Amino acid sequence: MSTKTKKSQYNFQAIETKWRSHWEQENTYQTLGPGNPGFDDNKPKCYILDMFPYPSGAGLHIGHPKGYIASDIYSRYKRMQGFNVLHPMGFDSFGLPAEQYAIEHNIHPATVTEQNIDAMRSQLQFLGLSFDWTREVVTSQTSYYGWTQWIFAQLFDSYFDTGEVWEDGNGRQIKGRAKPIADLEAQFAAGRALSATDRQVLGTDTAWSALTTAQQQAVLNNYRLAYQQEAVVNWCPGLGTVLANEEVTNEGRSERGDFPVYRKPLRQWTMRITAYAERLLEDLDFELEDRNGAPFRLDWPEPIKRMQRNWIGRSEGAEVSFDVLDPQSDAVAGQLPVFTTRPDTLFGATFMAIAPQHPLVDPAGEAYLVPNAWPEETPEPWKGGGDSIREAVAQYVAQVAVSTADETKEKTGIFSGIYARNPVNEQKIPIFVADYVSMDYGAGAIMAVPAHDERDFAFATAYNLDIIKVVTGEEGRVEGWYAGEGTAINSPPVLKADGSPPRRGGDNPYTINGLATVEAKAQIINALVAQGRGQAEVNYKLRDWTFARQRYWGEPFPLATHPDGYSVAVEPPVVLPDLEDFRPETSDDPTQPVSPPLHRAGTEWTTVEIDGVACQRELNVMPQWAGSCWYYLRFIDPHNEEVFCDPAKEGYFMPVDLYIGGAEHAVLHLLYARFWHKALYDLGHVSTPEPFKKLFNQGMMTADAFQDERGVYIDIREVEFRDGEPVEKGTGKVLRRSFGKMGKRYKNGLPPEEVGEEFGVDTLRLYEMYMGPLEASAPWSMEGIRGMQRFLQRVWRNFVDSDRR
RNA sequence: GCCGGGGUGGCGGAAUUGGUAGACGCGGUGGACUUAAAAUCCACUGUCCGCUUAGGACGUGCCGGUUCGAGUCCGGCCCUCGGCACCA
Repeated sequence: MSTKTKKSQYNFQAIETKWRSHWEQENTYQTLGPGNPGFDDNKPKCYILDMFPYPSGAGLHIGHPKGYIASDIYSRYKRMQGFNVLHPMGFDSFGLPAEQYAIEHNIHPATVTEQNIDAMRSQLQFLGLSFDWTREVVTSQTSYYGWTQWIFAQLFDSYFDTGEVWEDGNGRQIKGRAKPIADLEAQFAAGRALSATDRQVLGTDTAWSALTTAQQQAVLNNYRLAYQQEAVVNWCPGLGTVLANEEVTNEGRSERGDFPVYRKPLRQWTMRITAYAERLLEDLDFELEDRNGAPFRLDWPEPIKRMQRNWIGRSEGAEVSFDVLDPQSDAVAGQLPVFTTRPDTLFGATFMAIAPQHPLVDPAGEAYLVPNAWPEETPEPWKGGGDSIREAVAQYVAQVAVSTADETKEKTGIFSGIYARNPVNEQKIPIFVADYVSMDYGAGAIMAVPAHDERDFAFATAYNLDIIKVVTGEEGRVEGWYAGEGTAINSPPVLKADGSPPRRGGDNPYTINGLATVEAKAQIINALVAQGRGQAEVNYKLRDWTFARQRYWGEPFPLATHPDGYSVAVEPPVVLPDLEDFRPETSDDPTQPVSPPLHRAGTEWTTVEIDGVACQRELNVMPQWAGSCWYYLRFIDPHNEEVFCDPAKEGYFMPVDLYIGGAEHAVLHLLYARFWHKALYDLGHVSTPEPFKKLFNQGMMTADAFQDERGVYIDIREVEFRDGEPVEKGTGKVLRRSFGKMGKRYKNGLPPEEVGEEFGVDTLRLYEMYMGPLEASAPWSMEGIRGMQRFLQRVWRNFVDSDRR
């Protein structure tokens, strides 16, 4: 090749190498903020953030940078428009992915993480992305996670004052607020009465001052935003840890690793995210303001907002209290509260169903009411085949508990031998234990209205229970039940079945006949309130967030247990001890005891002296989401050793103007981060009620994948085409082609360097943007990229090279 | 089952408010340059009818509607991708 031809070639390698090193040496993309010398306060700011990656051993493939390229283009555009652009990058390095990789390759997670971060950083720099690398944060570094622990400590030291209605700095009224737990403690000391739950926890009703510290702490635990709770958790012995609901798949398996997950009661650190359910829901749509009073509304893709709304799952209805009758005497033995969204169908309630874990059928509990023998008139099918009723019920409960989380289509149940009385018509109705009722939603019990609910209908049909129609719909019934709105009838029945007048005549206070569903609901709730049998209630599907993991590679809790059994705060940072044996204790056996690896750290670490008392450190670690809940704040002030983020800088840069990342974080990261942010907002540590103003989900990169006859994926670089048939290069074996997401496990991704070196990074970047709309998924094509290369070559020849001649 | 996104050439995809459907790119065909190849450049490339030309018909998942005019608006369906799933 002659020198002349070479010169006229578009030499992307020379160009890209030159500018990469120039940008690096000059720190071209370093961003200044308040307090930095040379900072220009007159420039408007723009905070452009990417969801930071976790450093996996496989490194990045060409699908990953799609969002980074887009945010880079936007950042450069805003800089040219005169904005002070904050565009940082870091690594989410604690958590299961890094630890699983370390286990598989038998290297310490700290070593693996460091190696992987270095490799990924070079990959990102190779792509010419204009990140300010001086602001890099790594969530597994003590200088970072010390502040994660500090935020945890804020949550531990706070409670949610549900009743408080307050105005934020911009005059917006907000209901409920996180406040220092010391305030609550002071109220108790000043004579605030303990709640019923508090007294139940204590088992005593003495004055606050007369309680021991341990008793006081037991009460306060029930108010803290980070608290300990005995709850049924998702126990995954295959990973040796418990998981959040969000980390368990529909099939009842772990999102990571695909191990079976079992339900297990365990005392766990938990985040009171449910306290924020209403605000997390409202602020998806409200017009908000930043510190300067500039209005903003969350500009998020509607499907993501909808997913968050569904996840929070607000539903309005009523709590109704049914009398529970003593099986021997028929006297009122207690109350069975239920939650219903359709109080207007109370007259159609012909039986009740309670969760298998319900106290009424727990032999160890005080509320246990299952009689010694089946009531005389009990139909055979209700008995579930058992002889002794107590045995049969216990057996049923045990059997349901063993079955995994996945759904069985058939609804099953067993008669508890107990009856309840419907408050609106005084009717005696049977209480069933049923597997379609879950303990952790509503009251763990339902009133069943078979005529107007699909599940109740199926159950009533199977067990031959009464079906009474109390709503007429304009639409026809669907297979015997109708769940839509309509007009109330038979509420109460005008005439009894035999034509005689109804039992209670027309003076029934619950009468709603002829009313449309909406009015009927309101009317009957009023009546329930007047009779002291219930009230309007709102329920949420959202559960509190199980926050502890029995793993090694995570943030240790800044907590220890006092010899008297209560938790005390430990000053952060609590450094993760260097354990040689970091492996979790995994097993196939769901009954294996839970045992966090940090118990091997030795007493010099596990014991800590606080106020002269030797306390035991908390041995669990935080879940992988902890670090990503606030990294966007640390980017603003990454090297500050005094505070987690300087308020002046925070006020200048927040909120994040554009947040780009995948839709897979719609309900996990994005909900957790909003929750932490709101708690920090209440406590005065951040200036905006929401962290991310505009959210954009880039579509995923798809590609062909190839499997041999055993189903093993073959790396796409080992595949060639013969007569249009995909075959493995070495063996010539014919392969099966499938199409889907690009990923490590499908071996259908290419490292960006490989493509960049062959075609040029600018060509790669241009092609990724050219493939179609950013939000849509697009298939990678090795042919398509050539068009972009030709384009850049033409640009070079026509505009640059021609100048030289 | 419920909620949401999406169906346009051989392929990726364009078409701002209802106004020439298929921009741009890939692939394909033919040609130029070259000893040859690569690279590059030029032309053509929705389908069908028409020998060629001239021209014509059809065409945005399916059926119907509104309109002078529909990929775009309305009603009903089909397929596909994603989320949720006994939530009372």
